[in-house]
Amino acid sequence: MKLEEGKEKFIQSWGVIGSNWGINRTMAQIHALLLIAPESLSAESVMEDLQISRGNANMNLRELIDWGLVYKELKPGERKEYFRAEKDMWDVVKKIIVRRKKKELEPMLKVLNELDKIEEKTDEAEEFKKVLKDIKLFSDKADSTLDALVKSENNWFVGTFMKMMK
Amino acid sequence: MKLEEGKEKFIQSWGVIGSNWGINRTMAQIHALLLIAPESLSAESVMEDLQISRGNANMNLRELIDWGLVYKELKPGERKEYFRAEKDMWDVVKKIIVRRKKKELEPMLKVLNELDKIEEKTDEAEEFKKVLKDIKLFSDKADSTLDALVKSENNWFVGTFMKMMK
DNA sequence: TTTATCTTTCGGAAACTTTTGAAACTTTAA
DNA sequence: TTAAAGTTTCAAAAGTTTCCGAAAGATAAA
Repeated sequence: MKLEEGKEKFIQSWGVIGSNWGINRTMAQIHALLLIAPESLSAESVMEDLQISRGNANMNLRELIDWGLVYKELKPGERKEYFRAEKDMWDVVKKIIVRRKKKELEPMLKVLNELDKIEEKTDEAEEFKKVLKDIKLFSDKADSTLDALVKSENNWFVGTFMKMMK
Repeated sequence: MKLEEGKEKFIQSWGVIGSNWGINRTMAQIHALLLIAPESLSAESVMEDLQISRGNANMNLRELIDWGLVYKELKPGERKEYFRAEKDMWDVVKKIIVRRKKKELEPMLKVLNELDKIEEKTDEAEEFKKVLKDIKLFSDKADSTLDALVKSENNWFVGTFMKMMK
């Protein structure tokens, strides 16, 4: 496979994978494009490379910056803004985990905590509370595990694996 | 808070949370409804309780069965089919992990493996390959971690946590 | 200032997803 | 058989998300 072909494929696939992740396709494609770009790119180049509109490019670049996956960069003597992707994969992974946790786990914990306020003591109520408690058990554990993961060092997660592949 | 109110809220919230998880709202609501139902329910009751159409109920019940989160049940002497949710939360969590892994992780591994076939040896190609290798590192680790999790016992995951809350 | 260059916003179009409701199909038992 | 009871399918409607492109808003040099 040729390099250009590979890059093309990577960008397209990243878009598809992203949408399986609940991330919009364009955002994932821009991220892929910047990840493998040797230099930082202008909004203009992103638009051209991916054949998307100015508005779309702008919105998704901002979103990527908001996630902390992309940085704005200014070149001396130029008005134009350039964009560069964070290349430290451990950092990228952590930032994605933080986002997904916020979106997927935290609302759940919030609801479960509110539902703890049921006073009734009937069998049916106890049954219901048991379901809630079980769910809470796993959510809390997932929550703290992810927190630990995000705080930990790269090596703790990847472990010996890293050495094998480096 | 009253029991009925709590149940109502749980079902509604589960729907919202589900859609943050990329699971369709009705499917999540049916799951919630069955999780807290004292008895198994007919398609009819599900339709009435959630105010949804026959087609919608049927499709999403089938999907839940496909995920392994809900079982069909026949009552002796009755034609109607009844539906019951899997209540073992560890089992539920495992089944969801298996699904999400299939959808979110495996397509990624597939693409990365295909992209390994780039022969070029230029600096740019090496740069690209490094990005791929880094991503692969984390994906493989996540993949094997999730596999281990799914194979493991409840207690391994929840650990001492369990005892504290029981 | 004014002009040129670049960025952001926003209404509506297009694409995609979910839901409905009616019709077709299947099963059971009289 | 046939009719009653139940289940599944599917095309169209409703709802949601994403994207475009034009216009408005910034900012910096002339």
